[in-house]
Amino acid sequence: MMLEHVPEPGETLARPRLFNRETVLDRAIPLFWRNGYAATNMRQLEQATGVNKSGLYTEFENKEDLFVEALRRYLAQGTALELLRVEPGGWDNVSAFLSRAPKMNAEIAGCFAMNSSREVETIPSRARELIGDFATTCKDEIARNIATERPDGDFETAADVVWTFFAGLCLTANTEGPQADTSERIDTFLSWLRKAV
Amino acid sequence: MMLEHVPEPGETLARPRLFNRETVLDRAIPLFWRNGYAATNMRQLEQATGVNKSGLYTEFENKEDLFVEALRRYLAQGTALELLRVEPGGWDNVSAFLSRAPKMNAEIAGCFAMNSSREVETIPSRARELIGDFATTCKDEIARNIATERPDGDFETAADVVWTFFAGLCLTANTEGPQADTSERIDTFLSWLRKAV
DNA sequence: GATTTTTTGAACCGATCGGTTCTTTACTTT
DNA sequence: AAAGTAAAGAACCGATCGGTTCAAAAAATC
Repeated sequence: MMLEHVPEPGETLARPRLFNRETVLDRAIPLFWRNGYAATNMRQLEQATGVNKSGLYTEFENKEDLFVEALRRYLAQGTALELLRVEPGGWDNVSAFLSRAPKMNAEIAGCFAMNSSREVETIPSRARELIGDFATTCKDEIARNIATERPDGDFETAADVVWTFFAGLCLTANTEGPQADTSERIDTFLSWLRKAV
Repeated sequence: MMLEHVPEPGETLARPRLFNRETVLDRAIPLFWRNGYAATNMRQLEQATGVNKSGLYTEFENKEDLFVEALRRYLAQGTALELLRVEPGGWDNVSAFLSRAPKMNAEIAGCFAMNSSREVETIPSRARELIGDFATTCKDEIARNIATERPDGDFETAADVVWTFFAGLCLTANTEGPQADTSERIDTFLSWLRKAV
């Protein structure tokens, strides 16, 4: 059962909440992103969000729900997909996707969803579905952008390769840190892509 | 303090161990590999290894030590590096590395070390070092193999790209399962590599 | 300002966590 | 067979896990 939390003025009958659902999620995201689902506990979530457990549990069913909602919000911002949907599509979109999608957050490199995909065995099934849908949509968009440039090439397979490379950028970001320079790697990969397909 | 566990015949003074350090590690590896460090508990380790906690704790300091030793043994088998060190080096080695390294285990695709790199914030620092050394050595070997084919190319950057692609194969393996067909992706990537660098 | 309603923070809960201790069992030596 | 030694299994440990309950506090309505 999910609370609606739209504090319409005049509708509140008593003490209003001090916190806001969206900012709670925005503060939970980096925590789950960095530590993963299993290694994040409620004490850390209380601390990071500034909201007491009783507050968190009135807004979210449980830790699983909080995780899924954080992931959902992260994906709903959809910066990665936005980059791929700029018109007209083409190499520039693929380039922007690889270069900027893993650098959207100033503090953490990579991608929350890709990181979470490592934890398939542990995360809630709802999260698995969100990640699966995200992957499918991204791959489709990548294929579309490649097809724009090379309608006769094997853009489906090329999209698979690009997606795999993106996954690699996200995974290696975990050990390389947020300020690592990946531009040379990405530019080289893109030059191969342009030349080959 | 690490037990040596070499049950030399005639040296044992009393009841010998029923288990063997190496097989314990071999059975712990798939567990940590699939679930990660944080999401694996001692009960699961007892069950998977067939060794009671008291046995595990005489052989290993703690859960961290067991994890590090499992990772160390996994890396010591060194199948990935073996593939890259076949003489004479060249494309075939890079191809074998990408195709076969993530498929060494029949049940689990990807790479235990790469999976663990997602958990940088949680795993023991000793494990972090092992993973870092593994990455460095692999990248060096990849570069060497590319340099064998293209001594004048930018084989360092090319090796970075290959390594990132490998990381992507390992990460996507988590959601795709062990029987997924990655050959088309890999062949395409390799054709780009050969053509470009 | 009294009443009502809801949030809040802390105390509390059983279960499980990693880890230890202790009794029982079994092997080797004499 | 008796004695000595070490492993095995289970009971046990405090701490922490995710999650709940409850009393105090605070805001809105009257």
